[in-house]
Amino acid sequence: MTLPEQPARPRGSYAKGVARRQEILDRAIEVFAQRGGTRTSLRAIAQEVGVTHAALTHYFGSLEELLVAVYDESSRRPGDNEYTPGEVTPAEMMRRSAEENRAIPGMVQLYSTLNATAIDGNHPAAQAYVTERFADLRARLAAQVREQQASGTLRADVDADLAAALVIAASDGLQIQWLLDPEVDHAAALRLLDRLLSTPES
Amino acid sequence: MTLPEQPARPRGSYAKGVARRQEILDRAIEVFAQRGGTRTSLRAIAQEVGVTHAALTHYFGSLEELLVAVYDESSRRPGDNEYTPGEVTPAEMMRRSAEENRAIPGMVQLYSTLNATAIDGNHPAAQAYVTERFADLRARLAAQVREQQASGTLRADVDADLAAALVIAASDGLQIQWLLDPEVDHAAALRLLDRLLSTPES
DNA sequence: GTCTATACGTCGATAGAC
DNA sequence: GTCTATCGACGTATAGAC
Repeated sequence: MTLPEQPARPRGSYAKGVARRQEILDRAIEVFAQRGGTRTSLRAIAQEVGVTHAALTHYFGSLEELLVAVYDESSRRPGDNEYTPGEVTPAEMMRRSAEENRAIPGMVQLYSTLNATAIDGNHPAAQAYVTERFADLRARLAAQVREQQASGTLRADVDADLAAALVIAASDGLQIQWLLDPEVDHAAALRLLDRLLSTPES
Repeated sequence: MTLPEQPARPRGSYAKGVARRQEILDRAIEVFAQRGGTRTSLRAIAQEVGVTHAALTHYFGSLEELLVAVYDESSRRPGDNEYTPGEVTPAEMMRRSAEENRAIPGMVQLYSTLNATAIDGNHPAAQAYVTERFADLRARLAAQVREQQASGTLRADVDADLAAALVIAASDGLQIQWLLDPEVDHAAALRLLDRLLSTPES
């Protein structure tokens, strides 16, 4: 739900040009979706969006903030399946989310780029966003693990927080391997992890 | 082992300035180790190494190839524990390797940067290196999994190749989460995965 | 308030002098 | 074999047109 009061605010800004900003963001998302994460300079994006590169910095402040906005918006959009019902297993939830991202060509690259940007210091906005996203995701998955441990679906002898971090890490890492070598079966490996985490059929 | 005949060859080059190249590479490794992966422009590295940036491109061709050379050399160096004995479990092997990398400050960032570089297309040298490294690692781990399945240490009902990809992915993904939030326990999560993969104590 | 034009410093890469 | 000089492109910052 994330609070119903939230029309279309730019996140941190004091409402600059809300409508126009959204318009530009929509175009930028299309651009990122079509081309891969490759060749994404501020100027190239601006040209395809149809504005000057200075207009982008006007609305987004910097390239890293634009990347964050594009990823955030387009990851929030597709199925609105944040807060999925608790019946699916944790790895299955990551699998579905990753599958949606993989349907959009540039998305996985954008995600990896964003992670690398966040990692290397000197990019506080990206770092804050990615760090918070990981923390949220871990908390949500851990809660789900605890639920399903209580209902007997998942093994009770695993630490929920560790399992949450493990499932996220597995999904992210498998996506990278899959990008470099499509023979790596992201879905099958996550299904394996799910099976390892579930209670033995005894 | 990787063939004993290999004195110090630059990898793909036709022997430009072998000794001098190695000298520069050694210095570059120290530089990467000390500072984080941050602030690593070709010119900055050159300045600290004590040459001009043109000299670096002379020996390494491009920045991406320098990154590959630095990572390759310094990951091969520390414990020479490629091809570890088969007694340790797969996740334990990744855990040890990651621990060594984490002891060198800039190493984890360099690894992530390299992965991102390989992913985004337009960097064929990095892509080829990382792709091959993943394939090698998967093959080695999968063989190890099969061994330990035969000896009864690991569960026999998991696909060895999937398990190998899963363990590598988990280790890589956990390192990223750990970099952004040191509370994420890389070693503990890998130990959990190891336990999930091992045969039930029945 | 929106956006363009423009300039600044730095980047990776290359050509040619020495 | 290494450096100087130079290139086009990059992200960012600012001044001012509308």
